[in-house]
Amino acid sequence: MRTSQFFISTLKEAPSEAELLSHKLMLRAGLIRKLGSGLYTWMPLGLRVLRRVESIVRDEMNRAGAVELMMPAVQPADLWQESGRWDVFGPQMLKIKDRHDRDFCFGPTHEEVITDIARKEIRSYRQLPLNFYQIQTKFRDEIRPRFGVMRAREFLMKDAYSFHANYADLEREYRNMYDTYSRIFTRLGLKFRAVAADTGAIGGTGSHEFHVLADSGEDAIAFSPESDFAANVELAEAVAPAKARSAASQQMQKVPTPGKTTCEDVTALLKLPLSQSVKALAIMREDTMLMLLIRGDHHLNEIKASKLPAVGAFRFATDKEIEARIGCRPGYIGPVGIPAEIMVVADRSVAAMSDFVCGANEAGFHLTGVNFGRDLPEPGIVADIRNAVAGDPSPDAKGTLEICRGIEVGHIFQLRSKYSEAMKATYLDEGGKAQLLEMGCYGIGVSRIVAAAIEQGNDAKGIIWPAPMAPFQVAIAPIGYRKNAEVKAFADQLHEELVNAGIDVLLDDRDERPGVMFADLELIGVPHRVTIGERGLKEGKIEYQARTDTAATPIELQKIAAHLKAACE
RNA sequence: CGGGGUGUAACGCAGCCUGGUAGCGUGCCUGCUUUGGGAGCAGGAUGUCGGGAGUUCGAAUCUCUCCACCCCGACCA
Repeated sequence: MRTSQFFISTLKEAPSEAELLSHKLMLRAGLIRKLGSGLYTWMPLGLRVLRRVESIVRDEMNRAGAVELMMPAVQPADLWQESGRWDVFGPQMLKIKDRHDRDFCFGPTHEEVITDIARKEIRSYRQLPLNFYQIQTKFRDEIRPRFGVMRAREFLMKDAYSFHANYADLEREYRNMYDTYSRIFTRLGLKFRAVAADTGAIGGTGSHEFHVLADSGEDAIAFSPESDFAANVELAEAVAPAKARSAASQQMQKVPTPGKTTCEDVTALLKLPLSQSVKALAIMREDTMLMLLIRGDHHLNEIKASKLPAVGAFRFATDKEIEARIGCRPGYIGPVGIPAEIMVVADRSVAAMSDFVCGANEAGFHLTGVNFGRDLPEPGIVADIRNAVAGDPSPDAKGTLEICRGIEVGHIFQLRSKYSEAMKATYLDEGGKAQLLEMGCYGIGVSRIVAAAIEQGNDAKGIIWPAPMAPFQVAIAPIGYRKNAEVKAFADQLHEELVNAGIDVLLDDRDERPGVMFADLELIGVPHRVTIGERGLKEGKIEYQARTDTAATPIELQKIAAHLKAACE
């Protein structure tokens, strides 16, 4: 490929809309252009990268025994009503109407469509197992699209759905997909980790997420370096403290803390460790107020809390509700002396505290030396309602947890019969009896992988692609292409030879100054570059420089093609 | 949705407070020179100042309104 026939559109400055490094680089390198919030055009250069990711995903899926098909992006509402998700999925689903005023949606996912295929096409256990997949555009009307294609509304996804006669077979395929995903991300050259996960809106039982590790990731992962335990912080169990509660050693005292409404401020004022304080969070379950207690240095995990039968779906109480029911404004509330009808839910770590600090339910005052059983009743419920933090014991009892950040690029689920039951998808077993299909589903964010790879590979000059993802493998930078016949001849010849060898090569025939070419080729991240100049040709040498090299290496003319072919192996 | 912010040329921005008819850098086009790390000189093109309404002799600037985009949103009890 020649730049004159291709389309390179780089920017010296990133548009101000971009915050995240990968987003800036994708815009600067001309990989993508924004059309609207969460909507992006994949420019020719970006599309080459996207296609490379896609082809590796496809290759490994095929190798794993899955079969490709393609389902419509637009789906009729009645399928979603049948599964019960038309209303559940909520505003994230883009709902549209056709000319007959019939309801449709732009598919955010395809469980309904594939289950409809399965119930119509699968009759006998002899047809099982099956794993269908597609690589297709999805639309999810995200609350807040951000970071370019990292969290776009329209994005490219590989989604696979497997069907089985029994759970054991589903487990086998789940493992197969787990291994396949590991192979895919390894082949893509990404640093990743598989973690136990919450099943979220898709539903089902077992679930793992695959995260590309990057500090900018939106997800926090808790893992134990001493074992293979890894879980999304949303899910990771925060185990109860090993030490039982100590006996009370202080009297409860009311202390003035004017203007100090946070645990940080209060403990700083009292010169106590933050972990000695308890924050009280007033929440509402419909019309009932509950109080959640979390240690001052911990964070509430809303998912865990809402999973408790006694809590359920909740919202935070408003300031007015708090004043009306507790008689004190937020900032100074606590569990001591509150009305008995307010149920107290304490985190396990709070339940193990003694002599703690909390709000006094009087503006400007907190209590110290507070103890359960003496100064207030034992909490109504003790449960795990906080996020795990670094230093917690690992739930598998092996080692201590550490926290890292990740970008979720894959997610696999055991759906079991959630959809086959709702949509009556059955097969006939050996005995001729109708049985529900066991299902699994497996997603990969193809477009997100591109952004995630850039988060992992970049420097001050631009993008550093893992070799399998690079838009071009080799770039030829001729100096004085249109002025010097020898330079042109050699560049053309090398270009042709590499093309014939099946190498994706970009010949920069723009006749730009060297600095411009180098800057562009480095920004877009071509892994291997050769520079052809009059100076080198006279000495019979060509300069080779890998994207990650700090200096060029002279290579003899006759050996350059072989050198490049070897480098691209 | 709530809170905050920004919309001026392709990109980055100034001008707005204090109203007088739009500018800088980069990029783009032409010519000449230049050619090993984002060239130099000369010339040139490009704006419904986000949209609408209002105030005014006069609005990028003041007022109202709508829109788009960006950031933050348990961490507060």
